[in-house]
Amino acid sequence: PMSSRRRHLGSRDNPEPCRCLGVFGLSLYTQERDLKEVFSKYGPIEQVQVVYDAQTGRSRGFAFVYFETEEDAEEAKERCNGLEIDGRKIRVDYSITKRAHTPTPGIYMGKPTFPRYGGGSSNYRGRSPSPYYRGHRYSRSRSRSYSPRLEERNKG
DNA sequence: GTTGAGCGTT
Repeated sequence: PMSSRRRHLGSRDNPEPCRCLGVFGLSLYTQERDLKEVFSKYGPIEQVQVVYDAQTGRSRGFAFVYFETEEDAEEAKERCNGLEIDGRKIRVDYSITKRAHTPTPGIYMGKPTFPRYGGGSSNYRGRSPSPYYRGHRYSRSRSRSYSPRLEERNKG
């Protein structure tokens, strides 16, 4: 007789409350520091982990935010869920996964979530798959997407 | 400066 409402949490439909939040639907240009500025408004954050693609080096469109307290994570989840960053509607929930998997040797065993260059397009044959592979200019200070001063720049 | 469903392997 199970009269309690205890659900077997663990699925992504019913994530159990934890200090780790999963942020999905991110823009490819939203970086950790952007998320930290947003989420840190609701509590101290341990770490922000944006998941990057091991092949292209770009963001996979989701990240994980570690709060120090579970209550802050809950508030941030409610607050930031549906928030728009870089023109993208983000979705925030408790992370169903704990952390990154074991640092297995070899290559990325996950599924590619983004079309790669040189796969079917003959236009990119011989070209670099990503700026990481060449000495392309890759500024770290590209965080000009989420900045309040941008809004002031647009107004005239 | 690419859509986009999506839970992570630095």
